[in-house]
Amino acid sequence: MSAELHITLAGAERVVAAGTTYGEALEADGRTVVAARVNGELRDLASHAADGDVVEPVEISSPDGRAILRHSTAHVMAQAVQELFPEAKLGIGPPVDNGFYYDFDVEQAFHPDDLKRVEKRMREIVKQGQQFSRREVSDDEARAELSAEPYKLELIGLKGGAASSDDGAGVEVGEGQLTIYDNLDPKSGELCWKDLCRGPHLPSTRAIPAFKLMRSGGAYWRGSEKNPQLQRIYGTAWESRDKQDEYLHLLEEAEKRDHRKLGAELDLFSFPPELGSGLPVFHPKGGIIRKEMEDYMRRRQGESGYEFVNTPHITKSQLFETSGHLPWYGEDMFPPFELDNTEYRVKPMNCPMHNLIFRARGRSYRELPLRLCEFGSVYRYEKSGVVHGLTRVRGMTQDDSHIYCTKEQMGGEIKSLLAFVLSVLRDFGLSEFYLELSTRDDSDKFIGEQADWDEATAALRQAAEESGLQLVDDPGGAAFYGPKISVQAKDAIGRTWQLSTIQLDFNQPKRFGLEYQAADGSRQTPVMIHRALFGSIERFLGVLVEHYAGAFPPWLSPVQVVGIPIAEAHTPYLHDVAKKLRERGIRVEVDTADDRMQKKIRNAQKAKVPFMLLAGDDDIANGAVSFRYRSGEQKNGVPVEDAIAEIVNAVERRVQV
RNA sequence: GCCGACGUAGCUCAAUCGGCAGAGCAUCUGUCUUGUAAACAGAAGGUUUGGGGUUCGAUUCCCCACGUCGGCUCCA
Repeated sequence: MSAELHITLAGAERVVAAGTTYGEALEADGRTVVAARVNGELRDLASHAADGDVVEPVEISSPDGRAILRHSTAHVMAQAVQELFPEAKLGIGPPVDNGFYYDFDVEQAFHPDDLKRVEKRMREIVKQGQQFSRREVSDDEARAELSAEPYKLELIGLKGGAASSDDGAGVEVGEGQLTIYDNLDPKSGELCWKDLCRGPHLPSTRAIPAFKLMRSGGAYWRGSEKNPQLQRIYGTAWESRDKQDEYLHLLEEAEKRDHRKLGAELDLFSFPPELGSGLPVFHPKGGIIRKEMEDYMRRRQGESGYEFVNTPHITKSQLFETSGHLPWYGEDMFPPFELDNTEYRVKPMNCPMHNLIFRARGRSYRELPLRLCEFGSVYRYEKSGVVHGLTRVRGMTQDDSHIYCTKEQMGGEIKSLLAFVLSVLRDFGLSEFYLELSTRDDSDKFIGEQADWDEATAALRQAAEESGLQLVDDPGGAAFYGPKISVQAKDAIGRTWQLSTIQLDFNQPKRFGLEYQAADGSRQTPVMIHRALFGSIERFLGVLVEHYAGAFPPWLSPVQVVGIPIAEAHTPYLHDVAKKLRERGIRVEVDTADDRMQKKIRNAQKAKVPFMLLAGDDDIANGAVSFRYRSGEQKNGVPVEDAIAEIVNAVERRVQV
């Protein structure tokens, strides 16, 4: 070994003595710079540099730095858990978005109080400043050292083979050399704990600036329900207390926007237990929002060449045999029932019925593209553990459309469909999108000709690329019968929701024997495109509630205007103003309750009504009203006609106020 | 479906060790009404989610069902 090493540091050539660590070379403090990126690979600061290394610092606040921080915090948690619950066997503990988790096999699931104890012990470990020390081991050494950890032994057996980043196992064992990280007491050097791990890690537990345990729950070993269930603890960790508080604040903000909570508070919908899980009812105020959404959609679809159809809620089961859904999704459908010696089903989707409409008579190429649409009620037997507010229900209304076109029309049709859905979503106040292209992989769940898939995937990709939006690939994410584009929208606090999907289907046209007569007299099979705009109206309504935190733009607000008299004597005047507003199609109420004016303002404010119109002696004398907006701002003495114009204008332009 | 926590008035939440089930808001009734987030008083409201068990006695302990919440798996 030569006494000098030539390395590249931050783009500049440097000569350092042999035995220099990356930490020394980078002059890292171990707090802000917590690791090194060496020739593209992340390494511990304590690792020794080699000749020719290209070394860059990894800051704790960078994405890689945060991942290292979180992974190290996961180790601290696992150590604390094993100290408090010595029988706990280790699963895996990778960093994830905004935090980390670690899975444990324990007799008894963790109780929320247990988490407090674990967190307390973790703080002690962090304070103690244990050092993370890397050590290479052979497979056999690792097996010997970890003989009490059956799951780790399983991972060693999987090393480099089946271990994939999908189930997080890659964090523990990499491709080549196995490594164990020892946690050492900084004073005595005594071994406190150790774990099989690829690393890298922070230099010391003291470099963990902020963390918090969040929740626990069951999780299948290596992500398969066929495997035993372990207990997972989730935590979060950040480069500073401020960043952590910011994150926790975001979670609080999300909680305030929870559509289940706001739906009850604003009297929009409920889930009566008498009906059963996942079956919502819409109250009058929620009904108005739905109606506005549906009216708007009917208009837009009418303008865009869609034709409205209606189909029943139940059908002979045979229809879903024909469509091919039964073998794939039969378990997710409500069970069959028998009528007149025939088995019937409640429909989980509308497309087979639309196919029957297409097939009801001979079709000409001149009719294509044929765009059928319907607000179709469908019922799916969602498993009990997944039902969730309006976003995962058992009964819902799809704003569903099926487009039948020729192969030649497919590209143009997809492109215009994408433009259509984006334009609609923008009208609902969503403005940030990205697209996801879900394609087949080599799994055997996909059916159909590879050539069809290729052609359709290319058409989808082209339309997606032409939209100019960011496109994320999702290999293997397609439905069994065809690829799809889904539109992901960001809401007001940056969360993304999967909304519209545009999906190609080569399966059903064949299974239903759909055909049209081409110009040359030949019979051809049409291409079928599924298009759901909102996913479901229920779900989209839920998304809108969260996006707007219940404060809908005026056009969607259940009550657009509340008239508030300063005193009882001013009520008739406001009734008169309300009548004029009603004539312009505005949803207006006058609060004639026995409350004080201040209380009425409070009530309207809590109901998130966009416009409050107050009237007292001064206003009446001037033929005016006074606005109070949701912001608390006011505008006094506005002539009634101007006030009406302002409100009508805001509704018509679909703006937020 | 699986793992766990939880379920008290319409809502938010109390009720000591197993010993008379309570408050605020909302509701109803009455009194009172003048300028931008809560007038005052009274009344009513409960098979403590449902069923079973233990006990002299169950909101409280045990079992089952239903529902909600969190997590996993799934999501045409």
